Amino acid sequence: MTTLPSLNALRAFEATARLGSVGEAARELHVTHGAVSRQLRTLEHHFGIALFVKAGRGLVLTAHGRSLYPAVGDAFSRLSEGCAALARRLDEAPFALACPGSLLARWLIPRLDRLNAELPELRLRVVSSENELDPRREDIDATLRFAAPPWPDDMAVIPLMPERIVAVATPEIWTTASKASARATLERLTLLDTASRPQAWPEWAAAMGVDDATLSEARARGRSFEHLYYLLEAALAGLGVAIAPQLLVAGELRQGRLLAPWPVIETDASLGLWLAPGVDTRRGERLAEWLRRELSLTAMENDSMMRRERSSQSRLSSSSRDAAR
Amino acid sequence: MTTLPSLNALRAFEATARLGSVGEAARELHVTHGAVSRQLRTLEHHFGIALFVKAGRGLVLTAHGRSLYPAVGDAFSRLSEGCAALARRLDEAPFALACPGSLLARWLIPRLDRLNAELPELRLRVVSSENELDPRREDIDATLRFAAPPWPDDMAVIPLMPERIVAVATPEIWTTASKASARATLERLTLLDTASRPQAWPEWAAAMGVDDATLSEARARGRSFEHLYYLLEAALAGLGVAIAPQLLVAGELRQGRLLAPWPVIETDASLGLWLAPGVDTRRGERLAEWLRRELSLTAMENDSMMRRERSSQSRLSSSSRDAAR
DNA sequence: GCCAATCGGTGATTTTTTCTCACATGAAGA
DNA sequence: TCTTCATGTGAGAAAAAATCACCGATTGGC
Repeated sequence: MTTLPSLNALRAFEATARLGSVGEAARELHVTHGAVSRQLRTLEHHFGIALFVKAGRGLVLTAHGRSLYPAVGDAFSRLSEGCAALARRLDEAPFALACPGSLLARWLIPRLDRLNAELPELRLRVVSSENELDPRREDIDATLRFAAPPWPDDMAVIPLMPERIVAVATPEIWTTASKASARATLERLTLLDTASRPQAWPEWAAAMGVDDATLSEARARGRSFEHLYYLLEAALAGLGVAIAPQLLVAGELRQGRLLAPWPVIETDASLGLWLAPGVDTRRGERLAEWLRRELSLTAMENDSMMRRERSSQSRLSSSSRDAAR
Repeated sequence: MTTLPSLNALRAFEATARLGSVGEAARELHVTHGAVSRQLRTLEHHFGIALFVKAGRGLVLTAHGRSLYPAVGDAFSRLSEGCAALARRLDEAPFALACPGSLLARWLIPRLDRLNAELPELRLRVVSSENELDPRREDIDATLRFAAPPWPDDMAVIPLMPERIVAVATPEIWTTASKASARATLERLTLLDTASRPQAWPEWAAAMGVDDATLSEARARGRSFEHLYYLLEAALAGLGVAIAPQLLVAGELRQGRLLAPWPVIETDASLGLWLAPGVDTRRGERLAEWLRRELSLTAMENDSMMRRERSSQSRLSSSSRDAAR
């Protein structure tokens, strides 16, 4: 089998033959006419013959050039057609995003219309999942999940924001509880969490400077729930203090059904977008970019809300102190 | 229209997909496996997806890779088929060589069988021509001709050897002529040449140190002939001294029908192979190489023959001097 | 008929791409 | 387990391609 000439030279030949001009071909290929001219020279040298001859200002194909063109033109049109078809398929395929149910319901669903409006070409399809769902599943392009590093290196993980957790309970609990210190609070209250994040309270305690013994004792009196949904119901029912991602309790805090007297704690986990291996990176990155923007908007809202919350709460507690006095 | 990925990356993809292995593809493309691996990476990055996934020791196409392969494989097979077909046509086409009649008859024809045997793939077809024939004619691939620079630059001229001219005449003329000096000879003899090379005698005279006046006077007494054939007939008939390319009178000198007492003169012309524009350069070069080799063989034969000639001639002249004494 | 504009070719140089080498990693088979 | 086989990758070398600036040729407008 005879060795193929330089593919770029063939492309220059194809474009020049099709457009009838070196300059036009150069424009199409986004190079200077000199570059195309050189490529043609290379190709002519490869075959040892002339493919074009000068004709006035322009060029015309020689007999040999004419005999070469059909195959080359055809080959390149197939090539570009095949590549374009793949690109189209990639673009038109729906993008399947798996998302934990609680995050879906409390944060993503309210923003889905906007997301679809702003990234229509993504054709987003959202699938509810729990954290245990395998992010490598064939039919899932990406998974939104909270997790601490290290992340598996066969998946591209795009970190979106650090996980922020917050301790929440009904206003009634806080008024009956001493708020002198976190440690004192722990000693009196019932701690609630979700089974999927047993590290939440320990991380909170570590950040707040509460010793392990106090924590263990408090948790022994507490309860774990299967899902965030049950956890929140328990907290709303006044059963104790729940630890949960800020993002997922922001609604209750805003409505005043729950209060958060202590600062939000950053854990070493991150909310990340986990792209399945072999998935279109760019679409994932577009989605990640949107999510990050939206999350930072949410964070700003939450921050200002928490500030209001805390100031009104301090007014409340000072007035209750006044009343007690 | 979406921009085409790197063509070399597509070729690497095609070869890897077809052969099922990066290593095999690298071998086929005459590069290292690292190079192929990088090209694949480039292509995957272009589309933003994985085209292959690791499977045990090797690779297998992903669904997207499988969907891309047919078009790309097809395009490359068309490309290589088209190029191979052109190469085949170039190789199988007969090569038309135009050659002046005298050179053809006296030098090339005796060597044609050998030439065809040694370069069978050339499929040589020899056409008789005179120097006036247009070497740019469509049906002529190359022309063999004597000419002095400058050569036209739209044709590739491959010089084969400098033109060597020699003054020849019958032995009888030389014995009756004074050989004391070239000048003295010119004053007594009739100078013969061909109409196509009026510069031959002046160049000879210049090389031999003969003054223009003597030359002009001698040529006024001489004659020009249309073709070398007539010129030689005239010389053989003892009409005078002919000036001709050494190559074309070698036969007569060898047979002793003509003698050349003076050295062979190199002119500034060359015997060259003139390739028509747009003609397969490599075939022309193969032919030129063969011609050069053959010409240098001929030149060696002629040299040794001329040496024998001159030594026998000097013996003759010394014996004639003896006789005259 | 001349001038300006257009078009392609080319030498020298820079920029970009590609390749290689050497080593790393992971799977398979003895 | 150890060896072999196959691919991935970082750094640097090598090769290819592109650019820039200029040239000569051609042509069409004035």
